[in-house]
Amino acid sequence: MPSTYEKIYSIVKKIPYGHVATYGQIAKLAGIPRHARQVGYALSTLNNDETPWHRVINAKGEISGRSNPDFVHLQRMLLEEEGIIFGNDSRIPLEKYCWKPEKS
DNA sequence: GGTCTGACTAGGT
DNA sequence: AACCTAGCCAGAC
Repeated sequence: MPSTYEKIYSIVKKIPYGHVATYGQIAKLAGIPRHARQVGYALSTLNNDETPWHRVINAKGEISGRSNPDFVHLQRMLLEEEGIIFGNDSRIPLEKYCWKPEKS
């Protein structure tokens, strides 16, 4: 059976182009609503290029720092590439871009 | 096998 | 409205 991380990756890969999802939402979709932190941590250990980790943001609609400002900047760039517009506070309007998963 | 860590969240101050 | 605290749980050492 897949580990928690496997589930997380699976959900993240399902995020459609031009949309974003919060850690909590992904955790919930993965069947682990209390594991928002694990979601982020899972992505941190992520070493593959197939998982759109840049489409994952925190509940505030902002990019979660980590310890590397360069990564944050990169993520913002990638999201803008997908057509997502950031607010003046480097924030994303979740109401507009939040991924709405269709029932599976 | 106990302890520490961590890309979070919600609630209180 | 911004900052602080506690709760949460699966990996890594």
